[in-house]
Amino acid sequence: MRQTGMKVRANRAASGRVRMLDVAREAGVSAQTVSRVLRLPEKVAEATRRRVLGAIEKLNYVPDLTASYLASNRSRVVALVLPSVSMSIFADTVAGLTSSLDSAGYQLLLAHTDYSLDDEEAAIRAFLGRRPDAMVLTGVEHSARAEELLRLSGIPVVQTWALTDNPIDMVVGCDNVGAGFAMGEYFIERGYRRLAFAGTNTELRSRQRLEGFARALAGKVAEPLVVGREDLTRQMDEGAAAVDEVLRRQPDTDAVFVASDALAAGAIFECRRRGVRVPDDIAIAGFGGYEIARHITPGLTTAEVSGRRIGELAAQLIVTRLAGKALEQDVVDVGFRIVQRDSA
Amino acid sequence: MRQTGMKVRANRAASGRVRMLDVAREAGVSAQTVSRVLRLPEKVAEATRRRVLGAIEKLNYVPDLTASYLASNRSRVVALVLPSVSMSIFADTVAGLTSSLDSAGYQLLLAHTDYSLDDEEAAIRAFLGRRPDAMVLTGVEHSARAEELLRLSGIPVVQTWALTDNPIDMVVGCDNVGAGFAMGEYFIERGYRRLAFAGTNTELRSRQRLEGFARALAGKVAEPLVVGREDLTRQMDEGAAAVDEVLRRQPDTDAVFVASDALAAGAIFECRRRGVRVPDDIAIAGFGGYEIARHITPGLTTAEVSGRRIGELAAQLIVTRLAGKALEQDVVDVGFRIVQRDSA
DNA sequence: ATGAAAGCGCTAACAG
DNA sequence: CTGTTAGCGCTTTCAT
Repeated sequence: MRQTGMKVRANRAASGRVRMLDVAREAGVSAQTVSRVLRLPEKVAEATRRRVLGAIEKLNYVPDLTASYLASNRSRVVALVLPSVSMSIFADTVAGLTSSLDSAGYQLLLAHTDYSLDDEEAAIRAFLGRRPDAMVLTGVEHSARAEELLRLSGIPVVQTWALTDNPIDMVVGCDNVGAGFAMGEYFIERGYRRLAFAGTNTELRSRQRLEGFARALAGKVAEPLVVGREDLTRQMDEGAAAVDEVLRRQPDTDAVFVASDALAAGAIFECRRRGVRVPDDIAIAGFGGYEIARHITPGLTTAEVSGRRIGELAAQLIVTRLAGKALEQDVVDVGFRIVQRDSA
Repeated sequence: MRQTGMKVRANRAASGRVRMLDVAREAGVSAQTVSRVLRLPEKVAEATRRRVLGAIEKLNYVPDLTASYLASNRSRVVALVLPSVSMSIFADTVAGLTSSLDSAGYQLLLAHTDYSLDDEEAAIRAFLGRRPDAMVLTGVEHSARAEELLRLSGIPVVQTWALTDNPIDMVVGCDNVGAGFAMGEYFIERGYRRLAFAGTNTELRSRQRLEGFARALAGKVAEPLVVGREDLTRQMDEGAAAVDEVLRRQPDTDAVFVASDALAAGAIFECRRRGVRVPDDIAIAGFGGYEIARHITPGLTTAEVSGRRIGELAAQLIVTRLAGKALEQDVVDVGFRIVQRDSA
């Protein structure tokens, strides 16, 4: 029996995988000392440490963090669930998270859901199986099951890009209803009267922007025409299709609030293609503050939100919480800003 | 001693973490049977299986895949290293990878490097610590150390978006030199004589496109002016800055090949802003086939590459290899296509 | 400052 | 079809 065990070991070693014990033998110390060199180097004598580091280098040892987690119950991993990897706005959030988390020694793992709550639940479940120390989600809408799993997991959870009174744990985001409302007021102040909203049916954040938008118009002008899109893989195509639908169903529309800058850019491009002038024939405003909003002609009026700041704050909450410290607040509103350009 | 062990166990269970053994007890079976229900359900009697699944559901059990890996030596994880999460062209690759990998039961983990080889090495090292079953890299340029670690790890590695004669393991990509050459010929055929190239200094793929481009011009027209950018976080800003530099240093330039569509879009926007007509005053062509190439005015002439296909093929190579089957070829060229639009 | 023993949650191998 | 045993590579705890 022992014998068999030994043989398996020998085979493994021969197959190329270097274990902590191999490093220990090379350095003439115990595995324990190697472990200490890796985690608490100051607790090891200078000379020993140097020998161990030399052995690590020589053998190209890569510690198995999976085993490390199992023994220590800390994975040093933060999991991030994103709707899509292609949206530049989320890229800022990722950058903010990464820079703050890196310095604290955490690794960021990403999954994407293609804007499907079912896919999100699957991603969350898969992630929980990897035992991350914390999880960051996009939005505040999740399957009941996903929320339950998250709560039971006991790890810190940060929901982002929206706000809610009933967070799973912590929230860093902006007031989407408020942003929609502000954009509605903005249009009305400027005399637009025949309005439309173009967004996605599947995203709560988009629907919240509509809610605020409609509320701002209520009692002042007619209800906005609402055009909803499902597929978000080709954002500009969808934006073009949305403005097409608006123009067809309500030809006298004088302004459209589009729920994301990428869609809005697609809408502006489509208008140019068909000779519809922006903002003279139709005004267009977006949401997000993507790079393209500054570059496109006409410049895109938009409700700007700092994705970077969301990422940084989320990281900060997580690091604080994992350090066992108390939080000043569980819900952080990063705000938004209506940036006026030529499109509306 | 035993006593202590038991106490720890009890505490853990009380603290909320559900283990396989808890499920087993709830269902009145052994842990092994629970494990089988999870991995080989057809090997378990219908009634037993149902009881076990019921217990899993009831206790909200989430299997610890970390421990599973440790015991089975298979993590069911494929790691993907991307330069940036915001580039829509990589999004297609991710989508292609995900759809093929999901169905084979693999989970995709992502890291990003911000176009830094050092960051890439760090990401690879961190990933290897999580013991993925395979790894997908972007490009064929890596630190010597990173390549060595990858080779020693023994896992399947796919390099993407470029080709090389000396792959770490497998490659799925396109001929960047060839694409640059084709674009050079395209410009020359159309009578452009004063050319420029705008790309990134840090990306080998960009430099390869330049290499082919310059080769196509050699002996026919003057050498192209080369403008290099370093920072890639704000692609459109960089594209605008690049065209600005071209116009300043070589005012009579009649055509620019820009190494990526996002940069090229930024260049076109900048031209519009300053009243430079595209293509009349200056022609612009890009690389990639991003969504914006079809939408922007004028439409962007570009060397189109199917990012989706790269992802799908990479997944296919990995799945085949992990199934222990032999590969028909280790190097796959997905090709490119010059798509003519109005910008050049 | 260093080492030895025990165990983290799971699966492989074998037995029945 | 189901259970038992041993061990994956690491860290914790305790001892020296």
